[in-house]
Amino acid sequence: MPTIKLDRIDRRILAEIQRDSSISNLDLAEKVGLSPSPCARRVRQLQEAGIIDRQVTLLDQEALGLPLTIYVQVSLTNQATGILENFERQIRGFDEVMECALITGSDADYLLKVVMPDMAYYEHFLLKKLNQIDGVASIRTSFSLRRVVLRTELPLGHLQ
Amino acid sequence: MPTIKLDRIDRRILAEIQRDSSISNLDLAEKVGLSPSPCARRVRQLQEAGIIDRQVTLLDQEALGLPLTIYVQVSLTNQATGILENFERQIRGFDEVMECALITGSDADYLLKVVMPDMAYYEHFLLKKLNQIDGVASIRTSFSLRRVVLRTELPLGHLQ
DNA sequence: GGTGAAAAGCTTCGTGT
DNA sequence: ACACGAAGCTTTTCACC
Repeated sequence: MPTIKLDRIDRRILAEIQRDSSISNLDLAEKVGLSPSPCARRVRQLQEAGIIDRQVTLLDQEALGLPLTIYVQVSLTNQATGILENFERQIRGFDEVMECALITGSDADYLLKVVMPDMAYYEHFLLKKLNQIDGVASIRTSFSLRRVVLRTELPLGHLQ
Repeated sequence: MPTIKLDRIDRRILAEIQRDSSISNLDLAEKVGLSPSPCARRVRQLQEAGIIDRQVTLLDQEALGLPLTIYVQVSLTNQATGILENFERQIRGFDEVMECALITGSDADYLLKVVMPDMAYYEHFLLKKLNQIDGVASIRTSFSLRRVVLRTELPLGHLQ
């Protein structure tokens, strides 16, 4: 993955397409003060450099009938490689798990973020899915009462 | 926000554009087995119903020089409205905070996900930013050792 | 990096089933 | 509610300055 130098214009391009990927190259060029050709060239280079990953559509969690978000801290009985690998494979197969990270600095091994339609599903998820995985020792759940921030835009200030 | 009924085709449309929003209406129509006109109409209706939120570009965290992800549990001295409101306003102003939720079921009040370039920034963030907020009583940090799952696609299985 | 032209592709109608 | 087809527009992509 080649590291390319990002100047002020690159950062403005990234800021804009992070916020709205439906913008046309024509409009993007105008916004960043460039003509369309070099603007398109920069975007292509940012893709080739691996800085631009992909374009997605974000749906509305509540409108889709998924009002509940929980954060789950999972501890395993031990950190044997097989236990970890199996746990992670199972987790990857649960599409309600939006995020999962192996963490340190806590007594838990993994932190998960999970979305769900209702409390009945919550019980099902914990008992029939999470707890069925081999090596799961303890589960601690925190319910999200209110989402204060949820961003997909990475900060760019550190590049200046 | 009107609730509309989602049939099989709507779900296939949502699944596809969640994965890749750069697809044209022509290709999308073919994928879901529709001609372009009704496909475009459905997408428009999904937008008007508030189910489709927006289109964004996802950047690569590591390529951008932000290899560190931490999860922070913050406890406040009390839950007075002013303390909460001020905390949330400050947090919203930190663009390295990717996620923040008011939570229950834990001894902490808030859970944050924060990305950063290095350990020096970590110290800066904790001491000069988080700890400066009025009413912050304690901070517990967990470092992400490995990202196992990170999705923006919401599950659709519960709609069937 | 800017400009302009050409070509390709897409979306949006109207019409018919 | 969907399919088809044509019209009109936007966008991308060159070659050249």
